[in-house]
Amino acid sequence: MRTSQLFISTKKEAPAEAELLSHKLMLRAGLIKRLGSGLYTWMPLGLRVLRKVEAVVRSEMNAAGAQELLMPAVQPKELWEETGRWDVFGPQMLKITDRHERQFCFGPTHEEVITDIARSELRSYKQLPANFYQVQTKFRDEIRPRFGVMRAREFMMKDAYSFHASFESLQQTYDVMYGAYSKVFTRLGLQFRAVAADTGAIGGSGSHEFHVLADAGEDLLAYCPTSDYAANVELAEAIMPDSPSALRAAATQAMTDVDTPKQTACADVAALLGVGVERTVKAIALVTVAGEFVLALLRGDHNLNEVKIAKLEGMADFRFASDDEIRAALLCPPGFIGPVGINADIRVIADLTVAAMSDFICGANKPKFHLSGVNFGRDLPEPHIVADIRNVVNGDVCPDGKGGVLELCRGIEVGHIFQLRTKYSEAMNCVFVTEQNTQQAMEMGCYGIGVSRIVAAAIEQNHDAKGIIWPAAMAPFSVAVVAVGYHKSEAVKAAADQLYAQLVAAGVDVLLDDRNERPGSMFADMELIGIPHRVTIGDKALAEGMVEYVARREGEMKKIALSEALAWIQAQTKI
RNA sequence: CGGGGCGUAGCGCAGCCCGGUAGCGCACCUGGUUUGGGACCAGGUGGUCGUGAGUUCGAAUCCCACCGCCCCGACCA
Repeated sequence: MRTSQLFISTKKEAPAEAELLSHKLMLRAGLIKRLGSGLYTWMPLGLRVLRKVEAVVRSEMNAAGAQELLMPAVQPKELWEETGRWDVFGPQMLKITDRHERQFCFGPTHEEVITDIARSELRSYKQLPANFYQVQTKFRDEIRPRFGVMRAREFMMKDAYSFHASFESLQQTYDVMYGAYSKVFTRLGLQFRAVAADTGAIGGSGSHEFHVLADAGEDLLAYCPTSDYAANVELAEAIMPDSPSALRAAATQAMTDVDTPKQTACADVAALLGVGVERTVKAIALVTVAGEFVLALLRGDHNLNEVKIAKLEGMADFRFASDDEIRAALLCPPGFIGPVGINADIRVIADLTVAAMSDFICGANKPKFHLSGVNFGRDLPEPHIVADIRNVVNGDVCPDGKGGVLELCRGIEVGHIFQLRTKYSEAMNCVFVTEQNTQQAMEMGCYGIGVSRIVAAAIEQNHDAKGIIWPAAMAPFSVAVVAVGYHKSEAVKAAADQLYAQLVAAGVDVLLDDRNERPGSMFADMELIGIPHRVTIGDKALAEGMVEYVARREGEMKKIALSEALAWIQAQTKI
């Protein structure tokens, strides 16, 4: 394509709406345009990138034996009532009413629709396993859309669903899809990591997330550099070498009041006393769905893992207590609360680490006071529940027992695969006839890829001060031919047109910059847009039969003979 | 939904405190000079100042309400 034919809308300044680097660059390069909160138009140049990502995804899905179909974006309420998710999904689902007052949603996902298809089309074990996928627009009414297409409300997703006669078959396909996902992200040229994950609201058993590694990522990942262990911190287990009580040292100090007039945070109290923050214990006040007030105890430098604690008895859908609730239950304002001397019917949940501590420091349940030298069994009862309720931190022992130590990094979730088992098939009576002529619910798997999010994630990982640096597989164009003086020099025009024609004929995705612009503008545009390879044709070099080549990522200029330019570029762009 | 900030030309902003009929840079149009790293000169187009209702002789500016957007916390590809 020629730039004179391509709609290009590059900007020197990014709109004030953008915060994240990838978002700014996408706007500046004119890839996307915002219509409303979480709603983006893919402009021609951006759409080319999106299509490239889709192409890689489709090719690997097809290779993995999945078949493409396309389901409606709008889905009837009745289907969602069968699984009970019409209500469970809640406000995140965009609900629509038609002229007959019938209710629909704009699909946030398609388990219900595909299961409806499977139960009517797949009758016999002979038809299983089957794996269907689509690439489609989804809508989720996010609480807070942000970062452009990274967390948009309307977004492009590839979702696949597999159906099986047995769990073994599901596991086989799950492994195949795991491999296919790895190939997708490898082909896209992204640094990524697959991690064990929580199954969340979708339900089921096994699950892995695929993350593009980036500092701007919203997820924290724990991995072991010396083994293959990797998990989302939501899931990563904090283990101890022995039971907490066996590790606990004997008390050596008497419990004493400490005057802490302004110190409410553990780190401040520790600093005041001149001890490490790991000597302190913080109490977090929670309220269960049943209205029960609960105290969770964590070491001062640790953080509560909300996913882990929600899995404990009665703790599902807990919330943080309000200041008033804290005052009512403990007769003390937040900042000085602790587990000592509290009403005996307040349930105390201690993290494993806390249960192993002795002579610790905690809030005194008196304004402006903390306690030091506190010990379980002596100064307060043993906690009602001892469990792993914290996020792992750098340096924690790796839970796979191979002796490694965990490290943390950030990632952007771009893929998620689940073993759904029979949650949906049972709810929707999606059964098949077995070899023994019995009826059985199908085992199911589901596999998502955030196609539009990948574009933003790729930019987070591949950019510099000048703009985007596309990985080869998703670049809107592989090569930019910049003709300096196209409208002035017959020689330049002839050489540029010829090389362009040769590249097009050779099947190379080439963009000829034939605008009557100053070279600086053309270079800056091609760099901002992130085209991986650039050939510059200008009078000076051309007089010697040469053209100039620059790789976007390296930035070093090489002179090559015009006659060899085609072969040179073909060699560079071979994927 | 709670907390913070912002809505003035396509984009980035000033003007607002102290009311007097809207300005700068980029972009865009015309002419000319330029042409290897976002050119220069001259002229020009484009704004119901988010919306509505008030106060006032007069409102971008003051008051009230609403709407939208962004950032920080609870959702997920």
